[in-house]
Amino acid sequence: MSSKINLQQLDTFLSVVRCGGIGKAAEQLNLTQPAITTRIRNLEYSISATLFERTSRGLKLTKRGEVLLSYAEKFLHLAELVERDVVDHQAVERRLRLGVSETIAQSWLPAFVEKLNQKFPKLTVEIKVDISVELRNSLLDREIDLAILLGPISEYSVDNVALPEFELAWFASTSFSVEEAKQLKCPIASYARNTRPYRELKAALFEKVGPETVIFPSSSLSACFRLVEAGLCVAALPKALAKDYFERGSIREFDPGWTPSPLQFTASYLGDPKSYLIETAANIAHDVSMAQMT
Amino acid sequence: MSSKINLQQLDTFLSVVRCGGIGKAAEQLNLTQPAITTRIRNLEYSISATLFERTSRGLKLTKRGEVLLSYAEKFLHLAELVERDVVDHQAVERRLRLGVSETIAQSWLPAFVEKLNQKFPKLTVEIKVDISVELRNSLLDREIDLAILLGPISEYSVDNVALPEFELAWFASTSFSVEEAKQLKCPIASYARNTRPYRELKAALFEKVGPETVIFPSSSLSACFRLVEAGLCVAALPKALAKDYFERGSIREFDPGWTPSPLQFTASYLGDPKSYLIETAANIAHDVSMAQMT
DNA sequence: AGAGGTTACGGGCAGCGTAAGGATC
DNA sequence: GATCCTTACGCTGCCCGTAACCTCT
Repeated sequence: MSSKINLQQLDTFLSVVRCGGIGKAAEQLNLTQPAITTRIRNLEYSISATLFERTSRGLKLTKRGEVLLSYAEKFLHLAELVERDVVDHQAVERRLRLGVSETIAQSWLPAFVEKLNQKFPKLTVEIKVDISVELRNSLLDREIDLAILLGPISEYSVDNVALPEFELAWFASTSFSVEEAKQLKCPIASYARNTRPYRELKAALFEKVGPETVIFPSSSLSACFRLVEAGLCVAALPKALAKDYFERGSIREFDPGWTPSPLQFTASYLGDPKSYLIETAANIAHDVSMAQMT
Repeated sequence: MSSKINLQQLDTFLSVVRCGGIGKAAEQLNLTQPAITTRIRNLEYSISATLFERTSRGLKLTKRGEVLLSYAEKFLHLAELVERDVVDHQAVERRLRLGVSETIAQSWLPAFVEKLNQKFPKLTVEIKVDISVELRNSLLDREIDLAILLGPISEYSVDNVALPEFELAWFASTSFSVEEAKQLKCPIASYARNTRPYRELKAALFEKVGPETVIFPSSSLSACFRLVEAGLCVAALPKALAKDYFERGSIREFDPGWTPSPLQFTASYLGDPKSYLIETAANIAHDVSMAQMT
């Protein structure tokens, strides 16, 4: 009796094909190279045929390998459906490594996590707040499962769910007159360096105000608001985050004649391997943000 | 991370459902009851839900179990397709336990085994020759994989492939005159007791010749022909088997006005679990017999 | 008591990681 | 030598079988 194939072997096989090598697959699966070699060899043994031609630089699928590939995809798709329809998400403990931009952390992240915990009560959510470019790298390195950032990420491997835009507006301390503020002559607080809003703001200020404009980039948006409140800076920041400060009466909105374009966020995740949890989380992010932003 | 499901668990699950109990499934899979219990419990653990309600007499599927059942069937169907399209049958060693009636053993069995070995070079064929009723029991007890017998077997679990009929004819020693033979007054050699041809012959002789007819049932058809050759008996036997004896000139055909109806053989096998090998073997039996019987 | 399933526990083996070994550029 | 993959080998943990146990009729 020939030993039967199993899902782990097929999953491994798919990883090797998609990663284009055993070493890469081992990395992706958090295993060693020999472990992957063994799995593939066992799979080949159990079908009594080779799946790869071992060339000098890496592997190449055989015809049989191509055929098995299509079946392996069907198997894992089916496994994903079982995950969706049969597994009890109320009971199973899992982990979601979530990366979010500061803006999100300051607005609808709590509502998102609450909804997530409602749908997956045993889910552990690990949150990392960072600038979009770092989140992007973390996602591609598989250090996080889902990134909510200034997107989309235009890699073929990434799926992006568009989220509602954040409109920006100019804010200044109420100690300034509107006319004073409009000059944009005091320092401008802004998003951190290496972020899209920062670069766009810097370019626009250079063009519309002049090269001598001073920008204070900050990795913390609440710090920006504090700087504005204190009358040290003015800033173009998301309207959605200004509510508390308005209520305190410490800042006001003003219009110097232009504002940076709205912030387009996406919930982005790797398409392979397909995960119902991550996909659902991205959709929940969409639903929650839509509800919160109206 | 919840441990993943695997194909073995799903296969076991299917067996339990189809056998209607853990004990029966254990028997079918040649394992012990606790092993099956463990597999099912692990499967339940990995989906974090129960699949069966444990009642006093046996198990009953839960709603989740019903859903998983349909997926499990899809999984194993897919596995069967892989078996068909990916596994190298030229290389894999397998075993086919074949049960055949004497008539088949004497006619196209060699051609069948040759063709089988041509298509599956590494296949071990175990041959058991017995009367149809015993082959039927062996098949249902899973002691053989494929039975070629007087069919069909009308159990819901059995698939039957119809094979060409064996026409019967009356034979007598050339030492008898045709007129002598037609009386059917000497003993009649026939198939073994408990076979369909025996019962039919006995009933027909009772009606057409009388209750005093003597029948010599034999489990060996070649023994029947020898008895006929020796002038001790006449017999209604398959035309297809008479060729050698004709050529020797030791027997002749005669027609007492009626002959038993032709022998209808089938290649029969259990539908569960689906097996490409067995299914293909049955079809090869069909092809070979069609070719040989023309 | 017997027919069903479950729990307890020891042993064998599959499969992992570490480390060393090719092969090819 | 660098980059891949494979081989060798010890070890851990999974899963099976034996045996005892439970629970209903």
